[in-house]
This record gives sequence, structure tokens and C-alpha cells, in this order.
Amino acid sequence: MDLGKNIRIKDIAKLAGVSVGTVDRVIHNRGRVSQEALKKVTSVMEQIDYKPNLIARTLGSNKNYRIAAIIPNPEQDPYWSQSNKGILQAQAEWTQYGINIDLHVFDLFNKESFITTVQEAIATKPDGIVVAPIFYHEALPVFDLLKTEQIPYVLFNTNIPEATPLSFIGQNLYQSGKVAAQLLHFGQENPGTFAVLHMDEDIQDSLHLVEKEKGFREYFSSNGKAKFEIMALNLNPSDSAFETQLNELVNNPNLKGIFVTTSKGSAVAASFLEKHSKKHIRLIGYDLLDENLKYLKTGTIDFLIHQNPKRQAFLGISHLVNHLMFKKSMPQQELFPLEVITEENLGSYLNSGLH
Amino acid sequence: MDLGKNIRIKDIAKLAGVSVGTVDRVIHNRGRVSQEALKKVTSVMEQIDYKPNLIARTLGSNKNYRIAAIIPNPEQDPYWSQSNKGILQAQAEWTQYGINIDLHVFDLFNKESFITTVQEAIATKPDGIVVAPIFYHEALPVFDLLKTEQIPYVLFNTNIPEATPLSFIGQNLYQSGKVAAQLLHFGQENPGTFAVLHMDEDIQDSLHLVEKEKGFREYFSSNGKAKFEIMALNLNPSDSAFETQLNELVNNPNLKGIFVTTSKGSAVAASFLEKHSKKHIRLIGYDLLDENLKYLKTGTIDFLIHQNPKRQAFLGISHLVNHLMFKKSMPQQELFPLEVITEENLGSYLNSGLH
DNA sequence: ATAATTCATGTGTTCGAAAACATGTAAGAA
DNA sequence: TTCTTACATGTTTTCGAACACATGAATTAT
Repeated sequence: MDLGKNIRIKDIAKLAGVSVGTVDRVIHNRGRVSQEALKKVTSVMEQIDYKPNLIARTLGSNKNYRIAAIIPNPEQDPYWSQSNKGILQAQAEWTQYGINIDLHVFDLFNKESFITTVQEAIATKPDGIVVAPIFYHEALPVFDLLKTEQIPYVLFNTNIPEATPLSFIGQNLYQSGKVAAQLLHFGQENPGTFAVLHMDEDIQDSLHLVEKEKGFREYFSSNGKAKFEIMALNLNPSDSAFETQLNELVNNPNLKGIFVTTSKGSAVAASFLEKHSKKHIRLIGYDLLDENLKYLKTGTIDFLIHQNPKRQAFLGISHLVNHLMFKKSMPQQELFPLEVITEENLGSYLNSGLH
Repeated sequence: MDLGKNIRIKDIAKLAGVSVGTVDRVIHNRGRVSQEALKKVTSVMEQIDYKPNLIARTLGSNKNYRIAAIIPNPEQDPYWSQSNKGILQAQAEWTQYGINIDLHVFDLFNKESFITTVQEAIATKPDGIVVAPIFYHEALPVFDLLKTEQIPYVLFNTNIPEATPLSFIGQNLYQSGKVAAQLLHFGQENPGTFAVLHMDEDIQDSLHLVEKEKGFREYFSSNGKAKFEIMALNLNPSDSAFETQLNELVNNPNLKGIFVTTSKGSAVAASFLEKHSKKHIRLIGYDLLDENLKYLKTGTIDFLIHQNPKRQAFLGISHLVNHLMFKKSMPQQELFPLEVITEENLGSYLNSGLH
């Protein structure tokens, strides 16, 4: 197998009794090859397990690729600011290989803005697009456009299976709800109430939240957990009744734990728990936002589930690069592990690179 | 900055008014360059932020590298079998780039075998070595040999700072002990006992175990945890008293939880808990061995801390490749996150790739 | 003074694949 | 027949850096 040199196109040509040009045409389906020659080459190719030298291939086809990255405005939300960091990191990593990444941001609370931003991105005729399509329904038509334009695209954060992307990078949200449930339930002997808290300006990415709640409820619907009551609340921080509702919740004497489904929400819930000295009520949320970490360290937040937005964005771009530049095939879906963050293992996550 | 083309050696040569050969000599410190020329080139290089095209560089210096990977015999222990998988994966990934990986295994329970295996590996004059030096003291002399032989090496699993490797891949074991403690303690109101269980044929990698215990104890020595008693036990499965000791432990009415510091041990402990119907006693161990997963799924093991041996080995080799082939500088130390595995998030870890 | 040596510097080839380019041959049109 | 046109096939250049080699000048030895 690995006896000496690797097989080169030249070798295949010699074995098949044709020129390198013909082999090249066969490999890339460029046509202009006789049946006869094609048969000879393919038969040699099947015998020998030809693996193109990706280094040489990349150098030879000295292309520069432009990738458009589309995310919500990072300034509107710390979660998306993390995604942005992942994009910047990808830029730093790939720029020397002739990859240019153009960032296009849209308004987190404006569906219309999403569509126009994607259209703008397409108009620049990029070689590939990486996008976090948080507006599910609105996204569908633009993917048709991408398909007719023949632009390969990778989704992250939110999956849209109908869009049949090159690849999706994200998490199993349903399962993450189950993880949250398990952690809230862990070691709880006595009956009580658990609350699912959807806290959001808007219910734009409501699909996310619904999935999480489903998983959460599913966990408690299984054997021997009937003694626990599950309640779900939709709270809008800019709503006038917001404080009252939250106060009422944390003062519920039966309340054993809260599962906050949005990344920003857990810090808000934590502040209420601290204010009412209800730190014994368990709290679990999402993501390593600075605010969240503060409460994780004081013990008010017990666990955070890490969605790793930075890495999602980074990997999304890397997948696209591997597809465009190295012609590598990618897993059609890459679901990140559901990382459980505690006060004690937090440091190990903050210090570790991406890799 | 990124206006159009990247700077090539040719461009630097033109700007400095010399030939590409001279620039090449400057870049690689090959000498044979006049003070004058050197000054011109370096000044240009400082102005322009030259980033060599790694693709072209790799193709140009058409070297084949041989890397020796040294680990305990995978057949002796499922943990090291995982490491082996990481090595195989690295092989699959890098073989097309002209990287050859030779596996050298030693006897997990034989220090002498470790030394001779390393010496054998060195005798093959590899371009780099990746090694899991589980025998701390025995390892020290062989690293002197590696230094005099000028062979770069990467450590994983066990760190030996005195060896000043190119890079170390592993985990903060002390901190992992704290994580274990936190999880056992989580939600525990009443006083009780927690046991640290070192279960091993030999105490070869005792340093590991000591570190973990230290962290565990440290956690409980902090504010308000005086009501918990910590006990530590060294148990040898091949010892005649083994069963008795373990039976005694699990029947201790004060026992709230067990922290098993070895990867194989937690399944053994779990089997005893199940036998005595003591599943309510919390159990936490290390690593995703098949046996462990079985008990994680039945709920006897509550948490596993994932040391990710597969990924450690894979990354160790990748670091070396980046150093040898791409001349990239590597972080001198890469500590993996302390991943907490539960029944519910296990699947997401098993399905996810390495990357 | 001439050959030998040293050393700065420039030129050319190589890596393997991609892609532009050149040649050759057969079928159809004028 | 001769000129296109189409298409199979072979040859050459290119990518950017590494490295072997060639050149030419200054120094040293004889």
C-alpha cells in the first residue's frame, strides 16, 4: 500500500497509456474523452486507489474564494457577538489561503432585514455562503434563490432541512431540553414544580424554544416523574407585567427549578432569585455570556448548556472552505455535543482553543 | 491590506532589489547573504507583513515525515484503545500529506518496557515523536536522549514539565477532581461521607490519581462543607481483600457518593452498587468506556468526566504535523475542557466528530 | 601572476495538479 | 476536393516556495 511514492496523475496516465490531460479530463468530468480512453483510465483508477495531492491541487488551481457570512447584528446580542468572533477567527485562519470572508449582518428583530441582507449577499456573487437563518419561514424562499444561483451554502445555529444545505452545524435542541431537565431533576426526592422560561423581546426564533421545551417535558413524562409539575412561561422583558410575573414565579413555594431557554434570560432570572434570596431554587440556562458567568460563579445559576456559537460559526466556514478549496466531502450535519458547564469546569472551557 | 494579491517571495525580491534566492536565504537563515542585502530584505519584510503560502511551501519542500506514536498496549485497556483510535484517525487524515505514523506500544504495567519502547522508537530516527509518558520518573532520562537527538516531541495524557516538550495535550486533573466534588455535592443538604476510590492493578500513574484527589478534597475544604467527611481508598481488584473492602464501603450508611479516579474503576463500583441496591449513592467516574456507558444508562453512574483520549492522541499528532510540515507554532500546552457527561447528553458526544 | 578557494548572488528545476494551449483526426458543408 | 467544425488527445505553463546549481567577484594560496 504505502510502498514508496504516492500515485500521481502522471502515473495513472502512463498505466492507462494516455496523457495527463486525458486523465485530468476524466477526473473532472470535463468531457472530450473517448469511450475507450475513459474506460482505460477509470479501470486504472479503480485498481489503484488514487488520492489526489490536495496540497498540489490547491496550489494548482490558484483560486481566490469569497465567502459571505450572514448573522444577526453582533451588537444587538452577546450571543451573536460570539458567533462573530468565530467568523473573525476563521478569517484569520483562512486568509492566507486566499479565502476572503465578507460579513453581512441583519437586524435581529426584523425579518425583512434578514431577507434583504441575504439578497445583498447573493448579489455580490460569493463562492459560498454561511448563514444563521434564524427566521425559519422567511428563509425558505431565499434558499431557492441560492439553489438557482448554484451557490453552495452552510447553515448554522438553526437548521432548515427543506433547504438541503451542504451542511448544518448546530445542536440537538430537543435533546438539550432533556439534559436541562435531567440536571434540574438530579437528586430531587420530593414533589415540586419546574418552570420553563422563554424570555425574549420577540419570539422570532421561537422554534428553538419550542424544541427545548419539548425535550424538557419529554424527560419528565417518563417513568416515576409524575410528582413533578411542569409549567411554561413566555415573558417579555419590555412588557409592563414582566417584573410582576417573574416575582410571582420565584415566590412560588413549590418551585424547585427554572430552565431558561434563551441565552440572555438566565442572567435576568438569576438576578430575581438573588434579590429574593431564593438561591436554592435551581437555575439552568444557555451559553457563556459574561452576565451568565457572573451568576454561575455566585452559584445562582447551577448549570449552563454551552451552544458554542463561536465554534459553530468557525466550523461552518471551515466546512465551506473544505468543500470549495479542498473538494472534501463534509458530513451533511454536525451536531455539537451538549456541553454542561459548571462553576468548576468553566475555566477549562474558557481557556481551551477551538480545534 | 488585502488589496488583491498576496505578497510572494518574488515581490519581496523585487522590492528589495535582490533575487528570490537571496530572499529565500534570508527567510531560512541559510547564510551566504551580505550585510547590505540582509538589511534591505529584512526591512522590506518588516514593512510588508509577509505570510508564506503554506500550501506552496509544503509542496515545494516535498518531504515525507515519519512520526512515532508511543502509547501503552491498547489491548490491555479500553482507555488506551481509544487513544489508539485517535492515532488511526490522525493517520487517515495525514497520510495523503506524506505523513507516516508508526505505532509503538509498551506494556501498561512494565516501566522497563516503556523505556525500551521509547528507545526503539528513537532508533528508527523519526522526525517527531508523540508519547503518553505514563511513567513519570522513568520517562525523564529518555527525554534527555530525545533532546540530544534533536527529535521534537509532543506529550499527551501525562505532563512532564521538566521534559519541556514542544507541546502538551491533556487535562487539568486537579480541577477535574473539583468538578467531581461539585457534582457529588450538588444539592446535598445533609451531612454524610464521600469516598474517593483509587482502583488499580498497579499505582503506576498514581500521580494522576493523587492530583484528582487533591482537587476533590480542596473543593470540600472550602466554606460551609465541614459537615461532609472525605475518605480515600486504594483498592486493587486482584487483591484478595478487594471484594470485602468494596462491600464494606457501599454498605456504609453515611455514604453519599463515590468518586472513582480511574476509568475502568467506575464500572466495577457501579456493579457493586447495583448488587446491593444502592443506586441512590451517587457515583462519578471517568471516560466513555463501554462498561461505563452501560451503567450511565441505567443511572447507577451519575456523571462521567470525559478525558477524551481519542482526541488527545489525534491532536498531539496534529500539533506535531503542524510543527514539522507547516512550521506553525503551537500552544505550549493545550488543556482540554472538563466535559461532564450525563445519560442525556451522552449521545451528542458519541455522534460528534473530532475536528 | 595564476590557480584555488570562498562567498554573495542569480538562475533553473522541482513538487503535483490545474488549466490554457496546441495538435491531430474524422465528419459534414461548400 | 477543400474548408469548416467538432472533438479527442497531447504539450506546456502556471501556482509559490524550496533547493540544487551556475556565475562571478573578491581573497587567499602557490
